This record gives sequence, structure tokens and C-alpha cells, in this order.
Amino acid sequence: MDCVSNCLSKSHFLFKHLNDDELNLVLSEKKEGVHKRGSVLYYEGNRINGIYCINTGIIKVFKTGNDGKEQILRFARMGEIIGYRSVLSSELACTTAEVINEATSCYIPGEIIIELIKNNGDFAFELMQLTCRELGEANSYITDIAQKTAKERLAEILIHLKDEFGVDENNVLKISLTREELANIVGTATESIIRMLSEFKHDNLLEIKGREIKILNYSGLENISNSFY
Amino acid sequence: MDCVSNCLSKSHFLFKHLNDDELNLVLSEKKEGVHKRGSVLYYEGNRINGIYCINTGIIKVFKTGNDGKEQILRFARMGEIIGYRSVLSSELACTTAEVINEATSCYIPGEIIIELIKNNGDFAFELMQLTCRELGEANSYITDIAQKTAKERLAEILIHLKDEFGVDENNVLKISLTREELANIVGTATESIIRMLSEFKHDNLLEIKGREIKILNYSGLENISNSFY
DNA sequence: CGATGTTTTGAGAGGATTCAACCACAGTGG
DNA sequence: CCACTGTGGTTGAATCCTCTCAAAACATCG
Repeated sequence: MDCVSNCLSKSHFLFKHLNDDELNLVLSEKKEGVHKRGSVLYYEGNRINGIYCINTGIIKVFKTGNDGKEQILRFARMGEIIGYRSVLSSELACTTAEVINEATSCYIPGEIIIELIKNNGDFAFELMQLTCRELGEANSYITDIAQKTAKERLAEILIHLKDEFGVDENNVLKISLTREELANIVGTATESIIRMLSEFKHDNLLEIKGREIKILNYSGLENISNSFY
Repeated sequence: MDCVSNCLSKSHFLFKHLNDDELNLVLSEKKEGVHKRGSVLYYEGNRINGIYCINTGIIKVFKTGNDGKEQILRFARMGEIIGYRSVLSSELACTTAEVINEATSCYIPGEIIIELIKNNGDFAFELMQLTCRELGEANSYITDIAQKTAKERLAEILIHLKDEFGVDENNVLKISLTREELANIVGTATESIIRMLSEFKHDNLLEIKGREIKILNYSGLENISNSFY
């Protein structure tokens, strides 16, 4: 999967708003890249000069707390862009972006993005909508972490992971995470995740084999997550 | 304080980017409003058709959890705008905006804001920057709530409240909140806030008389909050 | 003054973390 | 080939942080 058939195509939610001249400008300046598992696109605290549009693979975006513990904020996959927050706010990166499934990306310099925002109203509006939706999700997550128990949050995360990444033919979650990564999403200790997973398994909500998680009772998880939306 | 001397002036961070025609358009469509303590500008779940620029007073912006408990996400004061997230993302309001200090505001219809974004690149970029900074703050707060103890968060919130709203001549925080509201920012129980406040008082970090909070040892709070920024 | 809402304090229960030990497994190097 | 090492996963026990519930003190206001 390359840029032209993904982000820089007429089917991409954001870049479809570009006219031919703008598209050619981006095409001439973009850089494609391949990233191995474990490699890092940018570190928290870096100055970022451009955005990455993900073509394939999965990137985890996280902050590092004062004690060194990761807090995973989102995952980026095909078609999604990362790094734009820092580029647009003229701030240093507030997150680290690390590859968890081998990925290909398309890097676009920040000046071009800013130029597009200033000159192409539809592009600006689309990007604004994306940012605002992300902000809405962040607000929801703040409320969840502050008010729900770890078990409720884990159930909710499992649901989100299924909705976002889907399942294979055996109903196994397509995204594969370590227990520690799950803990760093939910905001709890690794051991707590292990205990809760085995509890869910015991209650026939899940089937677990190593990192493979199969959801047996989706609505049961919904009930536990206690979120009605 | 009215619109013309605040939001719709050449000194406002956002609306200073408007040219005379645009400014006149906004001026002709805006509606000024006065809001008593306890009144609500919009409720979570409402469809919002415009944004509010706050001239005076303080608005608290919060989400309501599934059990009815408020989670305060931010406060808006002079010059700040609220409601833009929902207008721009074309989603229902994800928060409620309630007046805690008698306020005056300037309401601007959403279509006008969207038109400005599409036609005025500098305006669009400025608003984008604001949104991205808010998103960065939300990400920080997620990490804090997930990783810090309630005591660390309370210390941090007290510092933020001082930095954002300042203190009067007696060094008393200018924003006055109930214990419950403090709890709904920190994400803890009211009783826990009370216990922690009296602990801070005992440690000579604060002086407390009812809702008046005087910060005696700012750097002591910083140390407790354990946040280095 | 009674009524209502807020603040305070205590005691007990429960959720979650921490620490420690142990297992499984894969990769390394002698 | 096998001991060695490191990583990830699991389990138990003790501890700690917070919440909840209940009751009392206090404040404010019509």
C-alpha cells in the first residue's frame, strides 16, 4: 500500500479535498517510509516538522508519566494521521509514536499542511472536524478513567478494540497486545489486567490463548462497561 | 464588558484575524447574553447551533457520568469560547456548560463560524491551534488521572487554578469552588477532597476559610503534584 | 427560627497496587 | 546440545488508597 493509493487518493477523508495542483505539491514533497516493529516515528519532547499518514500497520501513541509508565492514548492505522497536533499547535510532541505492527507511512512536511489549511477551506474544515472529534473522545475518556472501575474500563476497551480493528475468521481480535500494553490503555497495573482477563474468561465472556483474545459475549462486556452509547 | 470591547475587538486572539466585512457580518448576527449563576448555556446531548464567547464571569464545562456524577473538564472565562467543538464536529454537545460566576457572553451562529473557517485561512489556523492545544491538555490529563494519586492531582489542580484565575490581594484563589466541584475536577469523592485539604492545611501548604483557599507554599504543592513542567 | 445544603469526621469495606515468587518460552552463546 | 538469560505471563499475600455510609456540625436564607 503506497501513498497514492491510500492517503493521497480521492477516497481519503482528508486529502480528497485537494485540487490537482495541491495534490501534486504534496506528492512532490511527501516521503514514504517503512517502519519495523518497535521503531519510533517521533518521541515525546521532539520538535515535529511534519505529519505521518499511515498506510499499513499499527502505531501506538502514548505519553510517558513521571514514573516512566506509558499511557496509551490511541492507535493509528490505515488512513489515519499522527503528529498533526504538535505541528499545528507549534508545540513539542506531547506523545511518542511507536510501531507495534510493521507499518508503512507517508510523511508530509508541516509547512505544506499549514499552507493547505490557510488556502483550502474544505481541507481546513475537515481537519478541524477530525481534531474536534478526537477532543470529544479524549473528554469521554477522562470521564471514564475518573469515574469507572478498572474492570468497567477493560470491558469498554475490549469492545473498542473489536470495533476499531475487527476480528479474524475465528472471532479473535485482530490487534495483538501484551498484558502490559492493555494495562497502559486501561490505566491500571499489569497484574490487575491479568486477574480481570481470567475473571472474564471464567465468566465465559472471553476465550484467551496467549495474546489471542476471542470475544464470546459482546453484550455481556457492554453491560460490564456500563457505557450506554 | 460587551462583545465589541472583548471578543470582537482587534485584541482578541481569534477574531483579530477578521477583516472589516467579516467583522461586520459577525457583529450583525451575534447576540449578547447575561447569565445568572446556575443557569446553563447548553446541556450535554443538545444540538448546538453556535458558539459562546465569554466576556465576563466563569463557566464550568463538564460531562455527566453514567451514575450522574459530574466530571469537570475545563472552566471558560474572559475571551474564551465554548461550544465550538460540537459545532465543528457536527456532533451533539458532549458537555454541559453551567455558569458558576455570573457571566456575560456573545453568541455567534455556527454557520458563520464555519463560513469564516472556510474563507479565512488565518482564522481557521488560529482556531485549529486552539483545538490542538486543548487536545494536548486533555491527553496530559488522561495520563495524570490514570497514573497519579488523588493527592497529587489535587495539588496540581490547585496550582492550575492559581495560574489560570490568579489570587486577590490576600493571596486567596479568585475562583471559588465547592468541595464537591473540586472533587469533580480531581475525579475523587467529596470526602476525600476534604481530608486532603485539611492535610494540606496541617502541612502549612494552604490556609482555608470556607471556600477561600490561600496558597502558602506554591512550590510545596508543585513537589506533591510531582509534575515537572 | 426551621429548612436546606454544605462541610466535616469516623469507621468499615473494597478495589487496586505492590512485592515476591514461579512458570513458560525463545534466543544466545559456550 | 544444554545451561543461561531475558521477557512476558501468572498467582498469592499484604498493604494502601479511596470510596461509601452514617451522623453530626455548620452555614445560609427566606
